[in-house]
Amino acid sequence: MRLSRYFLPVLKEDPAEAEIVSHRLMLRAGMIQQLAAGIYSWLPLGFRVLRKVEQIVREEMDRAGAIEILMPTIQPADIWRESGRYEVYGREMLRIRDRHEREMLYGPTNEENVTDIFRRHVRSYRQLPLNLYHIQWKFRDEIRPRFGVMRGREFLMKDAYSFDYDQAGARRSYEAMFVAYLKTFRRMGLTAIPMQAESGPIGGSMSHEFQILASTGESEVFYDAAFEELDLSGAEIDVERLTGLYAATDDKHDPARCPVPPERLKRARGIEVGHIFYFGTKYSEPMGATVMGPDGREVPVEMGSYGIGVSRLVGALIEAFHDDRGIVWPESVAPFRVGLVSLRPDDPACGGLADALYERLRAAGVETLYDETEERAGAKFATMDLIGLPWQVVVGPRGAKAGLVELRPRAGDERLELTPEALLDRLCS
RNA sequence: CGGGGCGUAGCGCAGUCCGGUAGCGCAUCUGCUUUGGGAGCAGAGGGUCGGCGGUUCGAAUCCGCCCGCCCCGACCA
Repeated sequence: MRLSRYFLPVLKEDPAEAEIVSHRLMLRAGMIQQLAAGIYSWLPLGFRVLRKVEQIVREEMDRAGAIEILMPTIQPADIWRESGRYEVYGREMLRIRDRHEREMLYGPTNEENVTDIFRRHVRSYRQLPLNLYHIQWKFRDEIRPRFGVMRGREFLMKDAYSFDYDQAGARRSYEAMFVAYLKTFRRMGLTAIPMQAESGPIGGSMSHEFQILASTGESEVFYDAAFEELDLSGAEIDVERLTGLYAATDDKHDPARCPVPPERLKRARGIEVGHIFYFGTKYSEPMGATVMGPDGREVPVEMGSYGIGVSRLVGALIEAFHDDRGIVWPESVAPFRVGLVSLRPDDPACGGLADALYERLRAAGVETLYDETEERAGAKFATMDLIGLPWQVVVGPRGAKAGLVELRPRAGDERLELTPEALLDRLCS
């Protein structure tokens, strides 16, 4: 992508309304634009990251055996009356009426919706286990939205729903999601700590929330150092052991009763990015989602639900990966992999070499943002640092004459002088 | 919802107390010079001062009502 043809409205100064670093940087890097309290448009750069995060989540869900669907944002109040949540949910739910005065709502979550799908189509235990998920916008009319996309009212969430014949099966489904979550966050370069959690309004008996570590995180967390050394590569992962490892937020952590020896107890700050629940028949029973068992008896299906805040993750990633100059994207979620800077597009040697490099990178399928604008060097560097692409390639008039270009990883202060061929070897591999 | 604050040009702000018809920096446009860490000079454009009503000869400024946004707290992916 040529920067001169792109839409990247970066800000030189900090916006007045942004308090935390991810919000400031997302606004400054031209990733988002606020439309109303807690409601944002995603601009090109932000949208690319959102899509990358979404895709990683999708791939790990698919790998774990979940099946993607897409449910609507608007739901009828009826199904929420069936589950009993219409009255319970409170003012966080945005209630609306259509032209026929029918009561509708903008979905804050989709348990009722998916349970309705299930009950219409699944009759037998032989069709289980089943795990359906979607990645869809939600609306929760938060009392106080804040921190940009970290706590928006409208947000993109992946929510998966498992259906099993019995509790043992439900436990396996839960554990599969548990592991998938660890892998998902790991792929984004994040350390995720699963914690025993209250189940809140979703309800249920078993629940973990996943906090990723960032120094600017909202809550203080304590956890067993073993979480940092997890090997998630193998086929066999000891879930029993993982769910048994100690982790707690500060309000639940009691030093006197902590089972982890002090030398292995880690303390950090965390941001909640995922939450998983096992809630049994809480929805299947009132809504009549039943299956026939091998014994010929009809039983309500055992369910769980599994959420990941996709849009929140974008903010959380920046909280975890930034420095005083801007964002430092991990490669897996970076909006572009390479930022190619032509310092003097008007200089024949420099401009020509940069153009040629851009074509080669493009041909090799390397996602490249090519800055061939007439800005001055300092401004170009500042923008590249701000938007945080993992690899900066600088082509200047002096180097171009000598047949050399510069490679700068965004993380760290390393600078390498390379021939164009050596550079392409490194970036295209 | 309780507490605090803000709304003036695309962005960041001054001007409001003490009424006299709007200003600074950045950005934008034109020209010249510059060109490896957010350039310099010269010129130009851009604002119903959040909205409505009131007071006044005159309101960004005083009064009333309304709207929006931010921050702290209780709640959450």
